[in-house]
Amino acid sequence: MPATAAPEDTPTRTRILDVAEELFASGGFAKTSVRELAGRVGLTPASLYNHFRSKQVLYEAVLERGVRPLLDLLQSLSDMDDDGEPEQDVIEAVMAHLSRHPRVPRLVYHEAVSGGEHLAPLARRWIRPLVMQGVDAMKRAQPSPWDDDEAPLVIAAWLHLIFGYFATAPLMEEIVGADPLAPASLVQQTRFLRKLARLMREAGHPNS
Amino acid sequence: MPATAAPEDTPTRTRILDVAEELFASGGFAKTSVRELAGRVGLTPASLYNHFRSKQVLYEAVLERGVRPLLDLLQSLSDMDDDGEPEQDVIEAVMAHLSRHPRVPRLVYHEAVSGGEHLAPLARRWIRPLVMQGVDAMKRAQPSPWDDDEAPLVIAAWLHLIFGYFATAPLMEEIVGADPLAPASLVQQTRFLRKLARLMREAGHPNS
Amino acid sequence: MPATAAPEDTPTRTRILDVAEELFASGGFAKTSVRELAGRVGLTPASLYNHFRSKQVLYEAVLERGVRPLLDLLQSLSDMDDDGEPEQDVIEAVMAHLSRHPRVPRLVYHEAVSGGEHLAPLARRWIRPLVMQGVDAMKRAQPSPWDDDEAPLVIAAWLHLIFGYFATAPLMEEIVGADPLAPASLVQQTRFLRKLARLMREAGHPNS
Amino acid sequence: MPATAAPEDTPTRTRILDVAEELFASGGFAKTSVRELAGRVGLTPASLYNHFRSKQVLYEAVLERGVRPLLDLLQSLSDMDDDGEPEQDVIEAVMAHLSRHPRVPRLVYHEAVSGGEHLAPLARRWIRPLVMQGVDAMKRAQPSPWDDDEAPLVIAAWLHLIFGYFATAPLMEEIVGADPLAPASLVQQTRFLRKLARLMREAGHPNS
DNA sequence: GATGAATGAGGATTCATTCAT
DNA sequence: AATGAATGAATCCTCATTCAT
Repeated sequence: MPATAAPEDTPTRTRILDVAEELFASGGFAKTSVRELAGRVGLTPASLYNHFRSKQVLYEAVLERGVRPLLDLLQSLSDMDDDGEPEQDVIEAVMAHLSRHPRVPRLVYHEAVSGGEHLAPLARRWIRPLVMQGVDAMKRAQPSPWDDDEAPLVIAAWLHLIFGYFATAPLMEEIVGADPLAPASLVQQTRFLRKLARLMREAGHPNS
Repeated sequence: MPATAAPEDTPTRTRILDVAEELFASGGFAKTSVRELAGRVGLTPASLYNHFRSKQVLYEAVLERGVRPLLDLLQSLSDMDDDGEPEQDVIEAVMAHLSRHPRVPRLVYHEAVSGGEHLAPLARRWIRPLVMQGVDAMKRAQPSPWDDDEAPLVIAAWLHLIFGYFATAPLMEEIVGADPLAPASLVQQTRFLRKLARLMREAGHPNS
Repeated sequence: MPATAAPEDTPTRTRILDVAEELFASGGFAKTSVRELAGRVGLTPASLYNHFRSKQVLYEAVLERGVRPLLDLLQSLSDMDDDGEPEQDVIEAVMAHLSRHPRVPRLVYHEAVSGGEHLAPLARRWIRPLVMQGVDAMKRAQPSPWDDDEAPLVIAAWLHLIFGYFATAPLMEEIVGADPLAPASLVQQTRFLRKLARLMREAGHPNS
Repeated sequence: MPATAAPEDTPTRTRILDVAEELFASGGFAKTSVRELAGRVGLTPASLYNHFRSKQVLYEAVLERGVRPLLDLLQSLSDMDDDGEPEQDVIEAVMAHLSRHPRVPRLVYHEAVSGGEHLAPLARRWIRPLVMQGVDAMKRAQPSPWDDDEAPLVIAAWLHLIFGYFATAPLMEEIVGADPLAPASLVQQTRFLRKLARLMREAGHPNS
């Protein structure tokens, strides 16, 4: 007797989620039309509604599917040792994960910039714990050039550095001419961030 | 010499631009409706078209009006001395400017994340020169812990740090509970960035 | 002789008819959706089509099932004596029957008011004979304050009085505050109608 | 300076209301489609929305425009004398009015039978006062064959007789073959109702 | 400079229905 | 007998835009 597997893995449903992730990441919620979405999946709009009750629900499913694994990843990392330079491992792992799911930061940034209706849950359920956890880790790390009340700023800065890199990839490609999501670029950026992390840890205590 | 006053300074036109900036910054191009925009200005949609030929043209005007002064500011800064720690002055000046125009980064990020139709001109005419200029300045700065081919990454990182701070203000407010655009927060963030800048300049040459 | 049981008595079919009667009586044909109907029965819309070929056919079945017994009742009453005050018995019997099937007049009125596609058969096959029969009975009744050419008006009036009472029950409940379909209300209305019937029979011959 | 005349009298608005009244009377709210409605007016659906914010609002406007004058009429009648046989005048006046607006009762009955969302306001604001007023008048009328607690039933009966006549006109036409709204039919029905009214007033006190 | 009215195109969603399983 | 998935047509309504006044 098969387990009552959640109805969430049928191939059509997955294809819809894939296409929706792409479109929502590109244009955000408002710019994405159900017609085009369904068309790209190879369905009628009406058929799409057999799988998701509304555009909103589909959007939430895309967000959930994209953000959840990242959260799990960070959770598992934090369960490991804090010794040495844990931020190096976090950078490495997060960059590797996002390299495989480069649309997630764009999804998040659409909401983050808009202040849309999904921002609040997104922030509270997913991003806040992530930030809190980072702040805690930072406060445990000694020695550090940062005061305790600077910890949130440092964490936010890392968020901007990492998510911003992926989210603004379209802009950066236009400027630099190279695809920021190409393997070479990603390797370079990862190396850069690790260097920056070491630098931020080992520096003396400068005053502003 | 005649005043270069294009017909661009009538009060109504300015009010339209103000409201449009607010709405476009909040929701991006697609989510912003001409109806609501006109309504908030106190006009009929029809009347709005007496001032701007189309929603597109209005959007471009908003973008131009928002980004141009920032570019001018950076230009003027780069015309000044490069001696000492010029990045401290740049940070100070840019943060001060954006504090007074906090919607500009959001406008830019909507485009940056979407990869919309306005991205290319935005990137080429406004942001690329800005980045190039920063890269040049960096390469002139000696000593520095950064190799020349890391210079673009450093500049991009600063862009993420500064623009990201303003652009994701809605998200950060939701997470931290404090308004990132409040004067106190801005002072703190400026101090943090200056500290980070000094740290990035003075550090030794770590290897990854 | 074999039971005339068409395949029309399966429990599921009956449940569908019950729910459909309720919904069609409430909202008429147009407002009733197959989805909701099926949902209330505990079926998928697709499953419903295993029992009825279409929404139309289901509607007709509901109408037939509702109106036929009423017609049979009146037929059986007319087969009985015409002596005395037969209208008293008719009122009593019809009110009793409709008290048990209060949705039938609403079904009929939806069609009667709309002038929909089902009106013609409904009128010709079911209601016309009913009226004709009433007119005949009236003309046989002597003495009466009504001229022969007024007979159709009298019959129509009774139709309005009886069917209207049930059909407009939702309205009347809203106005009077009491449920017209509650036993007490029904008893009172029946008494009233019988009184009115006697009055209409025994009165002198007033002129307009 | 012209009075700020309500925007309710523009010709297009009136034409929309006319067509809407016809369609809503025929098929009720659900069966009436905005497309067809607009088409019959000679407009695009989009244009229709320049005059009414929604189908609902249009429906309410139709209802209001139809029912209000009837209420005013009854009010003015009740302000006149109660002497003699006032019900004769009421019947005459109401029949005359409805003869010119025969769609109003159908509109009302669609709601009355459905128990739709508009029923409550319709009942409370318009029909209840009408019934109350009738009941009061009846109680003042002496002598009468009706007890005081039968008054509401009598009033309701008259409502069924008059409104039912107009509302079920499509059905009756199908049955009798003559148009109940034709002048001759209307005269005959009015005479019949007046006769019935006199009969109901002058009769002795029968017991059920 | 402002607006009421009009519109074609498109928005998301629901409709009744079919069909392979 | 039941259903998940598919669909063409239709639902109400909003979109940005135009134009005569």
